[in-house]
Amino acid sequence: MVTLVEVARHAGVSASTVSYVLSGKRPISDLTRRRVRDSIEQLGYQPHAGARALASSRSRIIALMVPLRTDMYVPVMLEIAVAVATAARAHGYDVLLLTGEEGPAALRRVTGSGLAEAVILMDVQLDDERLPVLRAAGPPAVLVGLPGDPSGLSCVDLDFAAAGALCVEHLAGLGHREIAVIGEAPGVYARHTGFAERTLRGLRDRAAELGAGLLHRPCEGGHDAVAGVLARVFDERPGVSAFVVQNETAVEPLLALLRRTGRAVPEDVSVVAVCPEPVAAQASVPLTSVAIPAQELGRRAVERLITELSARPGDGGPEVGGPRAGGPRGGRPGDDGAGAGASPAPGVELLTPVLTVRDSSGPAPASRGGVRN
Amino acid sequence: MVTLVEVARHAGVSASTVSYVLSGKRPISDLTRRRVRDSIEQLGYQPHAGARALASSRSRIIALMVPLRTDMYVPVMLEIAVAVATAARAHGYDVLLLTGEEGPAALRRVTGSGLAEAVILMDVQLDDERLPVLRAAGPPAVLVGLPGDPSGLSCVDLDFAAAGALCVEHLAGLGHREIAVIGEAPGVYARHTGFAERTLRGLRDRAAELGAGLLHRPCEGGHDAVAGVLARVFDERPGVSAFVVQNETAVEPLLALLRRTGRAVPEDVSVVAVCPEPVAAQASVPLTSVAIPAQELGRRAVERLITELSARPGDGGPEVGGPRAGGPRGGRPGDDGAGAGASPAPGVELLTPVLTVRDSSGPAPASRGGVRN
DNA sequence: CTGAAAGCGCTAACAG
DNA sequence: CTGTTAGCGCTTTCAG
Repeated sequence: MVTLVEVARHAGVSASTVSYVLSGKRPISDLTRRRVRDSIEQLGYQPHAGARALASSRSRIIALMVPLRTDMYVPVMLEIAVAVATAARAHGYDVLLLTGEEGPAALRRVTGSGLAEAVILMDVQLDDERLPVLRAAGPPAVLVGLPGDPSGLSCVDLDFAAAGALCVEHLAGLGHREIAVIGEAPGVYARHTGFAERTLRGLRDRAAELGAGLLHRPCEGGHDAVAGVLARVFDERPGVSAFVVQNETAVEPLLALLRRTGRAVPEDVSVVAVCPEPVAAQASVPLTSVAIPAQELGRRAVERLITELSARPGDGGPEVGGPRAGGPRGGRPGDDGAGAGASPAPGVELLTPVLTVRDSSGPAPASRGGVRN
Repeated sequence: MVTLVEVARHAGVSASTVSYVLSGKRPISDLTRRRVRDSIEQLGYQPHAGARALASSRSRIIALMVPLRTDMYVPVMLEIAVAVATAARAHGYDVLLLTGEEGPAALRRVTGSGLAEAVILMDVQLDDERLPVLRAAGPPAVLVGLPGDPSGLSCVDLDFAAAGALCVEHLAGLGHREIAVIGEAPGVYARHTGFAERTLRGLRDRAAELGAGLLHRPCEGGHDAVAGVLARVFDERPGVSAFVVQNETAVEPLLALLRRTGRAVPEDVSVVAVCPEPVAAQASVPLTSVAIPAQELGRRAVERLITELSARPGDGGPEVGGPRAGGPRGGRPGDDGAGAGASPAPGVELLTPVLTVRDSSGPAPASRGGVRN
């Protein structure tokens, strides 16, 4: 293996000069720089990551914790993960993949050992057991998602409450008075997954404001489950003329079942989805939808982290973690990306949802009851 | 940060003793071990990853390269990635997430810098540009997938050729004589993705052997694309009574379209899928399918790698990579998991496909032509 | 069974 | 602008 000393020898300079050429942390004459670069090139030198981490106490690695569970939003998760990896690389960082399995212990392990400098958490629960580790002078961290109490934490997420509100507004604007919500699997709500509950709140609040009826039903994926839920919905509220779906695996079954029961979309019933663009666009009826901007979320999470990391003081010395309590790190005020209502908390960045109208939503049918069950 | 020396002091032993208690590389008296363990516990000691990597030249990190592209098999990819991470942890390794974006350079970077000891590659092309890096005394590597020339490489994959054959056998056994294949997106074949081509070969060969007609059509995902393909298929071969689908995003559209055009599944047409179990089981008609064992693939890839890694000699010294050319590393003969035909090459492990009969396949209709188009 | 000591390859003061 | 030097924290001979 080629070492920095060998490069130095080859270039006829000292080791530190090579190091400084690499880091750019002090001025180097053009001639020297050129010579060093040539030697690096010729010898095929690659700095040893471990040695670097040891000497600088910066590993240039971000840990990304993805849910082990795979009962929802799989494509979104992968897309976020890939976006995180890509964005991190653009800043010279690598990404360590952690599964939710090990829980808080994994966070302690990778940060405590200096393996990772910072962490990004996906699939955050309202009351997430990993958060205490991050709050108490923990490592720089960004959550993709919003916990119940985001104080002292950096979070990035879609404003799901606003997304829910947007769906209701759109449908109410088209004259729909009875709306049914096909939600995530019951387990998702049981776990108090933030985005699901916030969407629901947005839906309910706006429905109440606009005087529309709202019926929410969690729903397992798959055709049979959707069939059951759908039957019960129409049984309970025959007047339902619009659906909001937040469950990728329910989208096609829902459309198939509506079709099969003689309900035309959007003539008889309207459907609005909260899902990634491709799912909405490729559905058997192109769906009016609020997009889940997976790439954007991943990218922003990384960018926040990088900001925090480079904002850290000279560092290098032991006993880091001084002025950290109280406010979230790196919260740039005024950049909270808006959202519904006032900025929820410092350090929280909620992306404003966008509703795209496609073919699945239209005016509420003037008359009711002419549809067979 | 607590260091090994502090632990040693606290326990009243030397630094090397602490190290040996941790590594178990030499006998330690029970009393000493207990004392050291207590100190570690009390001080909350965590060995520094970088220092370890530097001193031992083993990072305990495996790099996993996932495709950047997201035009196929997304859930499978995530499932494999998670399985890899889980299995790696079980062996004391962490996983570094690389995207295909950087290509061969990323492999050189992470292995050349000692960041990763070994690599796992997903989404391998028949003629993959990353392979040369791995062959020439490169790092230990395992491919999930099968390239055109696997010589000198360790590979794990489903035996897609056998999977294709299995589908045809099942359908032919039910009396179907004209089979249509709804394949992956055209781009997948254009890139010469191994699994797609091997499946196709398996389908064609067995169809030829059994005297069945086979029509293959690549297909973009989504409802409209499937509709187009389907129309052309029936136009070209009105006698088609069975479909093999290898494209997750085409499954539901296909079922929806068959239904809409008055073709009952499985009474009028049979459908067999090559896809993950959940997709098959949750489809609007539970699908007879050949499973893609994502977790198993991830797990096996890691296990192979671990075997190779621990089989390495004393190591630690510079200039590794001696006896490597010729045979793939760690190929345990007789453990190639069988497959269709003779073992394809040493170092290649093809998992035997399993076909599960569900509700979507049945006897070929006795008469043809009674179906409207 | 245990210690002492020499690095692993790099960074970052400290000196010019 | 460049060189010298002292570690970073751990592993692993070499000596007992």
